[in-house]
Amino acid sequence: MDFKLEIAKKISNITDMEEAKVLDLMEIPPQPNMGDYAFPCFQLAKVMRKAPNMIAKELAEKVEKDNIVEKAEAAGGYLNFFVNKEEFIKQVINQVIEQGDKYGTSDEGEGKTVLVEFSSPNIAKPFHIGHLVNTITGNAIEKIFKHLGYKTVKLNHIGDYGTQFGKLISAYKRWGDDEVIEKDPINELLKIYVKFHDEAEKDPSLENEGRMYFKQLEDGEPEAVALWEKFRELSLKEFKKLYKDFNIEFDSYAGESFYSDKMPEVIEILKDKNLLKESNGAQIVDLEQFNLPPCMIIKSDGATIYATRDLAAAIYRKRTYDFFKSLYVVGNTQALHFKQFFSVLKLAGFDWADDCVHVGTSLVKFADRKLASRKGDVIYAKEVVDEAVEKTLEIINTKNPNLENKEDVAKKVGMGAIIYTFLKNNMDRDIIFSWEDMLSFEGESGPYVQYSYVRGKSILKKAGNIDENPDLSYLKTEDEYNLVKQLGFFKETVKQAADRYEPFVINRYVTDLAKAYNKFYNTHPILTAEKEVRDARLALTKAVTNVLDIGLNLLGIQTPESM
RNA sequence: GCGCCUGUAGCUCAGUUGGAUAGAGCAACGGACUUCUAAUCCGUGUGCCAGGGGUUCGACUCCCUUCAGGCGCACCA
Repeated sequence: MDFKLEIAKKISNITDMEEAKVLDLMEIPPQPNMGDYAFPCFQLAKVMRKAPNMIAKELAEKVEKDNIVEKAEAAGGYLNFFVNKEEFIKQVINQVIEQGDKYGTSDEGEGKTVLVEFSSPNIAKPFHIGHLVNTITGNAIEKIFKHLGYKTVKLNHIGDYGTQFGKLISAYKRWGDDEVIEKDPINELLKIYVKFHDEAEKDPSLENEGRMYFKQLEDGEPEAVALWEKFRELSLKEFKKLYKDFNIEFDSYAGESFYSDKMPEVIEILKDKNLLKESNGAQIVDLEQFNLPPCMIIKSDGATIYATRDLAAAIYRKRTYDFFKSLYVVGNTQALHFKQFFSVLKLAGFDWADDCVHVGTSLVKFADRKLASRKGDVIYAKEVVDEAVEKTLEIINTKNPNLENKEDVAKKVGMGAIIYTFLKNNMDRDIIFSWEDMLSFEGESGPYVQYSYVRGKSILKKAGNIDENPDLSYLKTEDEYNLVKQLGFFKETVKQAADRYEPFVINRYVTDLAKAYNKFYNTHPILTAEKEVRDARLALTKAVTNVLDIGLNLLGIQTPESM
């Protein structure tokens, strides 16, 4: 039973306002002593032609009292509701425990598919911190939608196409050393690629050679294709190591090259609709009616460009998956490109263009460029992971040296710290990278929430068998009630995170829940309390650890059993 | 020049989509471990919500404008 909904019904019954509208207006009072739910009467004032505080008073009298609403009280223009706490506590905890890891799920996504494109690194280029932020964000968004019942598909749109690969083939044929490449593929490939650029400055004919190999690649020359496949495989192997660390698996690695043969159709469609226009030798789609710069489709040299590939990919995906929504988790800096490309889809008559959403992720910046990296001037994902895990191991060795599976725990906690930091704030804001923030394991942090979970788990373990049907009326303190209230918010939190495409909403929620539990934990004994109280508190603890576990997992943060 | 984003406590950021006295963490200081894991908890302060107009019962929130910072503006992705 949903208390908020029940109260909305009651209000709707005694006013002319629809239930949905009431629900929308309802809020939580700023102070707990003011009540559990509040209904502002200001909007009714216009219709009823009465002062809001008068209306609140009248409604307070009329509201039906029962085992849900204990008291309704007017406070200025607000009508405040006090629910039957005992009943509320019972409902919430039982629901959490019964539903287990399904708690907070919904059927809103039933039968609907949501595509999530994220990560999308480039072949033979290092995976840097920007990719990491993007990967972590996309992963969380996918999990959130999945929890709401959507079928989700994780797409890794690998950057594996373009003249750069012709250059790489050329570089490889000149300076490639398989033995060295096997050891550290991405860095070595990057090295020879950079060398190619340096040499090309001295000898411009190299550029032609690069273009030639790309042409061979496009024409399907076996040798060029074989090399390209080799680079792709080596790179993917590296990327997958990192994905494994973060427990991420993609459903598709179809990259740019996959769509290379699907572009002629796009061009046909645009031609048919009379959308292509010649401009300075290039073919563009004019977007003036959207107040946007034109979108380039074919370059003046006849080659296609990324917008063309994105169009081909979108059409292919609609056909293949018949998506309800197609999310592009890509950096904020590319906002314009997505506006343009979605607009072209719309002009081409694809009404599902509105179901395509660019979820713009934060730009990572450095307060002091020199301190950006411990080694160089960019930060690689691996570097961040290694630092975080190492720092965690140090802490474990001082705080809990006898811990089992130290390495495993250090990994979960270190990664947790990274994920938490990247999903801490809304994505319109840039992330100012600092090692201090990243490696701070106190206060609002991943380890803080994991620690709260571990403490709860530890108690449950010590308790052994717990009463399946405890008398929850023994949960009488304010700390306990606040904790239960927090548990009750979970469902709308997940919904909100999905509606806003913002994982940080979940992040704040688990933090608040952990805070409430820590407060409770520090002031009230559990195992040593008298039997009835102990049983009730164990049930509460079980519910809290369950929701912390779900919430953290939605973010991609794993939960150790001890730390 | 145009477009988008940001501006809230010393720092990093929330602020339930227009509601009640604007909140957290960090940093500083003080307190709580022979007691369920102190990676914890409790206590002590701070605000021209960038500035100026407007909209209305009511604005950190919406509109206009100024200032400051960031990102982006076709042959890279």
